[in-house]
Amino acid sequence: MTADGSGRMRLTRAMRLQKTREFARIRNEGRRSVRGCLVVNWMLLMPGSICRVGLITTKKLGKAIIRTRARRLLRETFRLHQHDFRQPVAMVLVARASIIGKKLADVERDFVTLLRQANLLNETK
RNA sequence: UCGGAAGGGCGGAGGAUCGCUUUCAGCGCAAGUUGGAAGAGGAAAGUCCGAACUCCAUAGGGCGCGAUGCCGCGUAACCUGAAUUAGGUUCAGGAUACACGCGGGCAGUAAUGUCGAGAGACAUUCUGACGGAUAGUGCCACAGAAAAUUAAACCGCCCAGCCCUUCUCAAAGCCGCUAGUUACAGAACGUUCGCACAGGCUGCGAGCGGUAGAGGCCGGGCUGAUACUGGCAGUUUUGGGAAGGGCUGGUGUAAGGGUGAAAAGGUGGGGUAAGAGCCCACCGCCCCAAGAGUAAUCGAGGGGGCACGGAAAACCCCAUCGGGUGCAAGGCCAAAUAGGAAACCGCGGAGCUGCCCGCUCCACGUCCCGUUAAACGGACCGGUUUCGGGUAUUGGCUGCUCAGACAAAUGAUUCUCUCUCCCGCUUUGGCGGGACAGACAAAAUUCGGCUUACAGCUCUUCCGAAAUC
RNA sequence: GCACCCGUAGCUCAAUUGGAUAGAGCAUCUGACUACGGAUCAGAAGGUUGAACGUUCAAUUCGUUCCGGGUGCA
Repeated sequence: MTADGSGRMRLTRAMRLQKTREFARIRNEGRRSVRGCLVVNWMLLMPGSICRVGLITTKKLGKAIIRTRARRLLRETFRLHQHDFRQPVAMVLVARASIIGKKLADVERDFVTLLRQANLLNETK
C-alpha cells in the first residue's frame, strides 16, 4: 500500500494531528527551526509509519479570513512535499505574520529551505 | 455627455490537473477504495435587538429589575395541507414579534421659496428614543433686580406729604462799613413816645438831637440830584411756577432694568397720573364643538383676555411586555479520578372474611458475626438529604441541517472568454502589451432585523454644467 | 458560541448627582545649587478625555453605534 500511496498527493484526516496532547508533545519534545514566514517543530517517526502534520495560525495573524488563507497555504505546501522526506516525520507548522499576502511559491521556497537545513529532505529524488 | 446626491440590484463565466468535507451506490472481513451528487455571504462580521428551540423553576398575586411608549398595515424560522422525493425541496393557507419595514398623523424649526408693514402664516426638503413637567422630589452654574408659580423684595416710573438747593416771575423794600453832624426842597443818622402785626436790625406817625467825608451803576431832565424820571445789576422778604436732591407713605405700576440658553403672550394703536389685555385690530394660545377620517388627528363655528418656562437621554409616575437560562443549552453511552463524612430510612401493603387466626400475591437487602427463634445490635450494601473532593488528560454519539466542522472542509496550479484600469499606435473603429477578476470579507443550532466594511458595474429619481436640435 | 467589563498627559491614577481654566505623583525640558554629576529647590511644557453622532444652554460625566483591550463559562 505504501508503494501505491507514495505517488499520491493525499492528505486525509488520519494524516493530521488532532489532539492537544500530540501538539504539546511535538512542540515540547521535538526540534524547532524558523525561517521566513513559518516555524517548524518536528519529530522523527519509526520507518513505515505515516507522515503527520498539524497547523497553528494564532489570532495575532489577523481576522478569520487571513488565518484560513495561511492554513490552506501551509497545508498545500505539506501536501505537495509529503513524499520528499528521508523518513516519516510528525511536524507542527506555525504561521508567522509575514505570511500575509504571500503566494504558494514563496511559502514553498521557505518550507524546502527549512527541510534542507534540518536534513530531512531526500536529496536523491 | 460629464459631475454630484438619494434609493435599489449585481458582487465574473466556462474548462483541465492535483486535493479536501459530507452523503449515496458498488467492492472489501476491515482499514480502505471506485464512481455519482452537493459544498460560504451581502454582509457569513459586530453580537446591537427580537423570536424559535432547550433545560430549570412555576397555583395565583405582589415587590424589585429590565425593556418599550403617536396611528394603521405588513413580514421569518414555526404549524397544516398539496405536489414531487431516499432524506428534502417547492407551492398554498394559518399563527407570533412592544425586533423591524412601509404608509399616514403630529411636532421641530435647519435650509429654500411665497404672502404680510410686522408679529407671523403656508409650501417643499430635512429631522424626530414621538406617553406624562397639571402626581411628586430635585436641577437650571456664571451673569442678572429676579431662574420659577397667589411672581415681586430691589432699581425705576407715578401720586401725596415734609425738608433742602437752584432758576424764574410778581409785589414790596433796601443800596458797603465805621466815626462824626455844617447844610439839602421831600433825605440819610441817632433817640424818645404812641399805634399796627408779620413780633422784627419791622412798619407808620409825632417830638428831640444833629452833620457833609458816604449815597449801587448808566442815561435823561432841571440852575442844581442822594432826592425827579427811565433802564440795568445786586440783595432781602413774601407769594407763584419750574428743575434737581433727600426722607416717609401708597389696597399706584409692572412699560422699562440687556444679563442670560431661557425673563411670564407678540406686533401696532388707543388709553392713563404713570402704566397694564385696561380697551381695540391682527397674530399666537387655551376650552367647547357640528362634521371628516378605521385611527392617530384635523376641524366650520362658538367661547375665554391668556393661565401652562426648560429638562424625564435626572430620579420618577402611568400604560404595556418580560420567570430564569443559553447549543460550552440539553440528552445518551463509555472511561478516569474519587468511591469520603454526617443524619435518616430499609417495613408494610393488597385480596379472601363482619372480626381475629389463617391462606395467597407483591415485597420484606445480604444472612456475614454475636445470641435458641422472633427481635435487637454490629458489619457491608442500597436509597434520600446535607457537606466535602476532583475537573492544566475526559472521550464518543446526538442536538445538527441535500454546506455542516470541532486543531475546524469549500483549496492550489493553469487555460479560454468577457468586465474594469494603465501604457503605446491609430482620424474613428480598432490593434498590441501590462495589471493575481483585482473591494470588504469565511458558515459553526435555526430564523428575522439593525449596524458597520466594501474595488467595480448597473437601474430609477432629482440637481448642476456643457453641447446639439 | 454565549455573557460581561474597561479606555483620561509618556506611565500610574483623580475629577461630588452635568457647570466650563480637566488635577496629582513619577518621567521630560529649562534655570539655580556643584569643579562635574546625583539628590534638592524653582519654573515650564505636555490632553481632539478611544472615535462619531445625538440629548442639553452646557458632556470626561447622559444615550446610541463603532474601534481597541481584557475577563468568565464545562
